[in-house]
Amino acid sequence: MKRKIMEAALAAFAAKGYEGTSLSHIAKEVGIKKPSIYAHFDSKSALYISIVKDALRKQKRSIYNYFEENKKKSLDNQLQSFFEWIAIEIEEKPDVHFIYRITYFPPASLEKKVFQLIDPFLTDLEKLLTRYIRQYTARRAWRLTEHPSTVALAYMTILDGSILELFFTGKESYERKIKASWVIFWKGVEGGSHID
Amino acid sequence: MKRKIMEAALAAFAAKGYEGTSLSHIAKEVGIKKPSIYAHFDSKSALYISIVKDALRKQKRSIYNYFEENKKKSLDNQLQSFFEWIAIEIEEKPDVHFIYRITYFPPASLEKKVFQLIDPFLTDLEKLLTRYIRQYTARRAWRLTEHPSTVALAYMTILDGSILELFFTGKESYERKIKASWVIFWKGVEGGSHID
DNA sequence: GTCTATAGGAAGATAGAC
DNA sequence: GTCTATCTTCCTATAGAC
Repeated sequence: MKRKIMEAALAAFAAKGYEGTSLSHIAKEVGIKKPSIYAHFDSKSALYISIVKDALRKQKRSIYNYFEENKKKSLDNQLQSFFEWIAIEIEEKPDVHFIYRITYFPPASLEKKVFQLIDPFLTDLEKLLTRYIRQYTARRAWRLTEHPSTVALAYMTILDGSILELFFTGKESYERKIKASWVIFWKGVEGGSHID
Repeated sequence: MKRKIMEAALAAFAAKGYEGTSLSHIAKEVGIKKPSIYAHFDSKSALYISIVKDALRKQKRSIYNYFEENKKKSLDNQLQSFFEWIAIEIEEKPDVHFIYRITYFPPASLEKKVFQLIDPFLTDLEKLLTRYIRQYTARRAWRLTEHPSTVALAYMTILDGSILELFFTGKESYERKIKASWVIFWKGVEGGSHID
């Protein structure tokens, strides 16, 4: 039951935000009465925070797994298919939508707590990507035009600037942005000197 | 008075969202009582929508002016200083914060109306930027590696992926992303064949 | 752990005096 | 146009029976 409440709450929080979501809506979605929620969580904010923790933990694992499972792909292939993979993830689960919302527009009343949870998550992601790029290029004695950390950050910027389109504007818009950004990004990273 | 209400409301909506903002808070900020708002606006949603229209109109003008006033700069100079200009804009006025919030996380109850207002705004911005890049390169018989529309869209993606950091994570984070993205973006756009 | 009942407050909105 | 007073509805949260 606790899990069902958390799943319904996450979906609602992702779509309508913290203040836009009522406990009675969540209860109705799950098929229980509102006060029953208090048997599992002390308050609305406690429910929210525990969902934040859970979503970040799960998403971190999910991304780590993706990179592990696809590490035999070429770098450009890997980075490009990640764009597709994350789009499908978003279609299937509201988790990423939720994470982006709390990253940029967290509930004002819980801003600090949320930030303390997100900050290490984002740092870890950046490190993961940097490490991946560094190991990949080192293995092949391949020099990119910029340091792996710069490449990782630029890649994440494109991802952030595109993913957000998925939530409101739609998938066509996302793919247009990815396509335009990628071709320029990759030229800038390769610098016309690929020797693979 | 109407203007003062709209200004206070925009600041509150930008920081706390539609559902997170109450009319009594806005009234207190302005120094009037809650029912007085209804002498100027029919409802909370009507107030919100008129702010959306106003903010988009003003921001469009503001960006057009910026490009007009700086059109003598070189392309890379112009695009780079826009990053700085918009960061200062955001420090001084909540308008851009507000626009990004409604673009990606509009109030669920007003989603469609808001979309109808934002969509032409974003389309216009893209056209403005595309036109600017096309005219600039044509004047100097300079060929970029990609079409102006592709360059414009990739640039906007970097902007979107970075600006959002300003709201929650902070300015250092914004500048880090801009810096990493720009160096790769510009290499990808120039393709090492600048003849200016 | 789930329910009914209810407290206690704040929200959006209206009526009507000035 | 602004106010006080008030309506109605919804919210988070608690008490207490089963």
